[in-house]
This record gives sequence, structure tokens and C-alpha cells, in this order.
Amino acid sequence: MNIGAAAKASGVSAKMIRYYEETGLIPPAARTDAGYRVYSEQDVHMLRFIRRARDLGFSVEGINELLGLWRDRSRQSADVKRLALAHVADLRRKIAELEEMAATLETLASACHGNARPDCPILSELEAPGEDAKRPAHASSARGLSRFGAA
Amino acid sequence: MNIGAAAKASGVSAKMIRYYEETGLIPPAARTDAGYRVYSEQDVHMLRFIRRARDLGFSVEGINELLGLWRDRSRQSADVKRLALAHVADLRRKIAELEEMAATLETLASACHGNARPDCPILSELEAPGEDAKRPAHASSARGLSRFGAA
DNA sequence: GATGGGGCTTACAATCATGGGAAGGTCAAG
DNA sequence: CTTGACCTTCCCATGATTGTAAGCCCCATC
Repeated sequence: MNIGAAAKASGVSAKMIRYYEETGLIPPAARTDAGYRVYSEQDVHMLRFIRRARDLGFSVEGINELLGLWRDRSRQSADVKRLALAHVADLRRKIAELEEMAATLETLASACHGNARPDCPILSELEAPGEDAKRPAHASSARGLSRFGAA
Repeated sequence: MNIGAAAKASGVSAKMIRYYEETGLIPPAARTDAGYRVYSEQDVHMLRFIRRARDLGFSVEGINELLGLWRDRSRQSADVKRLALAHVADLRRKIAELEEMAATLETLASACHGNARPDCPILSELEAPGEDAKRPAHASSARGLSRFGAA
């Protein structure tokens, strides 16, 4: 099977299959005399595994660990579970951050008239966090907000 | 005020301030004879605005729109509100995707014994989605999963 | 006035996962 | 043998951010 067929069968793009090979996530594929990569059903199986893990939000690094356990016949299910639950915790942390953003914005938006006039508590809050929109506002204290890569 | 001081005062790194300038998010700063960028309190104000919007998860593109409205004295609060709520919708969509991942993984993990034996429904599911862990499993039908950049 | 340390400048690379495209070789059908 | 679909490698771009490196500037201290 060529890379295109493997891609279609696994749901992983040919581009990404080459990338995974290059970065060592998967072993180098066998080649034809012409240099074409050749994939077996087993390989497609592995690619589907990867695809599914990606769908569950695992990073390539995390998938690497999962693949290691997958291939390890003497693995302990406790290790798999630990990996999975650590990822769940990551997801929940990210969710909480996004949720906090959404809630903050929603609160601000609900206080915004949303009409033709320019005054808007959303902009006021962005200007001077925590201050009341009514007062002039000339904040300056240094803050230390959480920060995170904006998902 | 030099870029370092502006960075400290606004919470935006000097690196990012230059980047924002380069990409046109903020206008080019004034310069000293030696070429040092100079910032006013007004500039710091704007940088803080940007920082705060980033904290709320707005992309640079979204911040650009917010800044436009912020500077526009004749803006309509309805436009600001629309922008904010659209972003909230984005956040909620992302949250729902992450939540689904977390829930799926949690369900799988709860079915995993987490002991010293190798059998684990998490790996089974990654191998052959939807199939029961007990049966051999030799899936092959092409599926069309949702896919998204893994947040 | 020289020197040193810290801040500033630009430019370039790396990150992470992915897509896009060019230039060129290969394969199978007609 | 030609055509078109496929494959190869290599490079570029994304988005936001950080890191590094070479070189200049400013100020304080000796």
C-alpha cells in the first residue's frame, strides 16, 4: 500500500505520516525500489491508533508514550490509566481557563447595552481592569495575571 | 520610557511589543536619536488593553478589531458586544470539544482496572474505536471523525 | 577618560502540528 | 509513448511566543 492509500485508510494525511516518520513517532516505512513508502495493514492499524489519540487531544509527545505502552506486551494497565488521567487533568485545566474567560466576557457583555451609543463596560474593563466603568480610571499598579497560550 | 519599562508596566514582554509593532497591531513607537523606542503613558495604557484582551483569549486579529473600536469615539457598543459574544461562542465551542475528549477518556479510564495486568480498554478503544474490548477486533471501515487542531 | 554591566537594536531560529506548493521521478492505463 | 495521478524531497507559512547572537548605547564608578 502506498502512502496515499494508507492515509485514506487511516485518516492521517500523507503529509502527517511523513512528518511522524521524520520526527521518530513511527519507524521509517519500507520502500520500493523507486523509493515509494510501503505500508502494511499493521502500519495502518498504528496510524489509526495515532489518529484516534490525536482526536482525544493527546500531543504527539503523549501519543509517543501511548504507543510505547501499546507496543509493550508486558505493560501495566495502571500506566495507561495514569497517562490517560493525567491528560484528562490537562484538559480540565484548559477547560477551566477557557470557561473563566467565557464567563468574564459574558458578564461584561450582559452589562453592555449593545446599542448605538459608544459607552461599553467591555472596553472599560479592558482599559482598566477591576475599575468601575463610571469613574475616569487611571490605573497603574503592576498586576500578575495568569497568562497562558490562548489555547 | 524605554521598551523594558513599558513592558514591565504593561505586562507585555518587550519581545511581544516589538512583534505587535512589526505586525501593525500597534503604531511604530517614537525613537530616540540612538534608535531606542520611547513609550508614553498612553502607549502603556494601550499595551495593557492588549494584554488584558489576550488574557481573555482574544487572538491578535480579534484584538485588532477591539482596538479599532476602542479608538473609535463614534463606535456603537452593539459592535463591541457582538465581537465579545462571538468570541464567547468560540470559547464555548472549544470548551465543548475539550469536554467531550475529557469525558470520553474518563469513561475509558474508569473501565480500566489500573493494575499490573496489560489489558486496558483505553488502548483497545484507540486500536479499534467503538468495538468491545473483549472481542479480537479487526476493524477496517473508513470513518470521518471531527478533527480539530487539538486546542 | 576608560571600563563594565545592563539595556537596547536587529535578525534569525525554534517551538507545535499542519497545510501548501514547487520541481522532479514513477507508475499504470490508454 | 503520452498522460495523469501518484510519489519523492525541500522549502515556506501559519500564530504567538521565546531564545539567541552580534553589536550599539547609556550610565555609573573608578
